[in-house]
Amino acid sequence: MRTTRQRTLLTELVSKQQHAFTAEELWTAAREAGGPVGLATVYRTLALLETDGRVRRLDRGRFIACEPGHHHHLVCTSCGAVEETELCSAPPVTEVRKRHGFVVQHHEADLYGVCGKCA
Amino acid sequence: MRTTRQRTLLTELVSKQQHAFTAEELWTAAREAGGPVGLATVYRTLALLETDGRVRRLDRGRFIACEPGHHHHLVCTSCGAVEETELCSAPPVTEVRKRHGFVVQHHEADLYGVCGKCA
DNA sequence: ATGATAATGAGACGCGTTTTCAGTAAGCTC
DNA sequence: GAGCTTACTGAAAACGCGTCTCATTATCAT
Repeated sequence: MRTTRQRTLLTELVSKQQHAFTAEELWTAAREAGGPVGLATVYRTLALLETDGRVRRLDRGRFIACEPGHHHHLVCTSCGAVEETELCSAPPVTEVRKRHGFVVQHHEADLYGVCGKCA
Repeated sequence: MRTTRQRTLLTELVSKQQHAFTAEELWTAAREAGGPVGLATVYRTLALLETDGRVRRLDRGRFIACEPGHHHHLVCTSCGAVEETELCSAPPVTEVRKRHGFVVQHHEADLYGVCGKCA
């Protein structure tokens, strides 16, 4: 795993994203900010960051940046902004096991609503 | 909104799905079970069911069937089975508003782990 | 039964993503 | 620092999922 100009640049840009973004938007931002980058490299880097848990892939070709560690997302249905919160919203593991015989390993949750700016 | 053979068939098949499925899998199942159906119709019907909340679209072209009403999903990482649970413990709306200035309208949560059969 | 029109199906199309492959550059070794 | 190995990159081609088009079919109100 080598450290390249492109990876450094893309990783930095991703960590600054406050909204969901597309690969092409990241591509444009990268070329404006730090010189030539290929679109294929953008996709390859996003795939790497996804396996690291730094990026999550939503539907319709959109991505969101994630801090490592447990958290959930507050998605504004008005402006599309995505915030993170450590407030956790999952049923207790013991309760799920008792009721369903299912052993929860991890979970994902997204809260949808209206953010402070839009309210 | 007309009742057609295709819609009836696809809606029935979807309601029986216990796992995540792709549009093409549903297409195959439909042709095996009830005569010719076009792939375009499968996509159109899935879109209808999605707006009704009977289907949710995951990433990578996969879909899951949903019962109407509030619930979450238990996704088995071993066999791919999807169960529903009414267990829910979202952070209180007031807490999220206090902490983030964000007004939660609804939320989605998926719990990943190992189901009873696979354990 | 008849007519208006919603729905369908086959294939064309669009576009986001992955793959290919030759050229480039990171970083180890000496 | 020079040389070497090979991971990485970029441009273009290929791919594939999902949507759209449009002629045909079928539903349902009258």
